[in-house]
Amino acid sequence: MTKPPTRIQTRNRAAILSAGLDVFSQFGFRGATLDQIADAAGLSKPNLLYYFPSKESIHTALLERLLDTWLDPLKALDGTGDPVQEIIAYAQRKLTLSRDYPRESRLWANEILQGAPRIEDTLRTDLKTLVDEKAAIIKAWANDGKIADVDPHHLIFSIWAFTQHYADFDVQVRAVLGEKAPYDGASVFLDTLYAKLLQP
Amino acid sequence: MTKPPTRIQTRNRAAILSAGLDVFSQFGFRGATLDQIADAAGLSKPNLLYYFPSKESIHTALLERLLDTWLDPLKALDGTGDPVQEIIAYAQRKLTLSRDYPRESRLWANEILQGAPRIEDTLRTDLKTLVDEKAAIIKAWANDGKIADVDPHHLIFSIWAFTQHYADFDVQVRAVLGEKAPYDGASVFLDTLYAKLLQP
DNA sequence: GTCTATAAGTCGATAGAC
DNA sequence: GTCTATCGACTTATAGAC
Repeated sequence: MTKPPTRIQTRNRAAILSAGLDVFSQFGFRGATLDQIADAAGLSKPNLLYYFPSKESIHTALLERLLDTWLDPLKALDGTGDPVQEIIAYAQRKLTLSRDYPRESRLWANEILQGAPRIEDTLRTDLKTLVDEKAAIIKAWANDGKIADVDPHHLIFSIWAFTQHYADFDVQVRAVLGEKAPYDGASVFLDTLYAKLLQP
Repeated sequence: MTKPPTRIQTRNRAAILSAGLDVFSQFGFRGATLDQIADAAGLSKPNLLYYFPSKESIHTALLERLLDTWLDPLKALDGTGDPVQEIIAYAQRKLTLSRDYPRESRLWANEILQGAPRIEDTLRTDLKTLVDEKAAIIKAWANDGKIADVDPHHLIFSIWAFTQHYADFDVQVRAVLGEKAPYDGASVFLDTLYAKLLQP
């Protein structure tokens, strides 16, 4: 029988994961240190290693938790809905995710940039399957003349690229925009971009 | 008087910069080690430090060299040319850059992801100035009715995001596409995307 | 707190090019 | 023979883990 976690365990595990997200998303796996994470979590390093047996295990826990969050917006793309609206709504969901979970976006970006050593298999299986499935839906819409005929894979890449840019390149976006807030303008632009692109 | 570099110096400095690009672009500044770089350059660590006084100095040299390469395509955007063609040509130049210099793109991405500690000032000055200047040109085109009226800053962001995605997220792109080559499809998609968006 | 590995950077000595 | 280039061994600090 596994014992239910105590309140202290629940709190500390959550603190470690949040601290790990802070540090891993900024420095990548190799650049992050347990000292930084322990510090950010308000725990001693030995205490941190009482909850997670290794640096790797914290990172893995974060990536696993992230995967669902990250794929959910695409899973929700509905083949029976209005084509243009469905795609734009997906892109807007993704932009909201970037705004509300920028650390998660950067964790993902770091992992991919470094060659995705820990999730390459998942990319080739789960992610590819999901994307191919949704790409088929988009292709069918194009064939029915409901949207313009564009390559569905590159359409999806463009949505990922554009929306995640605002989280991953946040510093650069803000440096260029100055005082102007990024996300309102991005949302309007995104609407226009895909409405015009997809118009049959 | 500074002496001209010997052939050995030229060769070794080039080897170190190339090796540094390999390692920094994959692991980020903190994740990279001098041993890795020395190994990749075919030199001993002391010998490497004979040419560059520190890890930091290699990284700085790479970023400085990169900056021009990175901004040149935007500088070439010509206010007297045909508006739609100019913008699409800029995007295509940027895509070519991603294809031919993926390590440079990832070095940049790593630096920004980590909060751009070494280039934040450059972003706020040189980059912002350049972008604002080109954004003004694009805005003027829109006011003259030569292109559709879209936010020029977000237009530029979208070009950066989409084109750099193929270098920075290379592993993910290839995992999803399988055997299909990325860049041909990306180039076609990009043409369609901006032609439709900018059509007045 | 301790242990062990690995990191960045130094030093002194020497091999090799011109 | 002198200056350039190289390297093994070392120091100090910091890393992950117990």
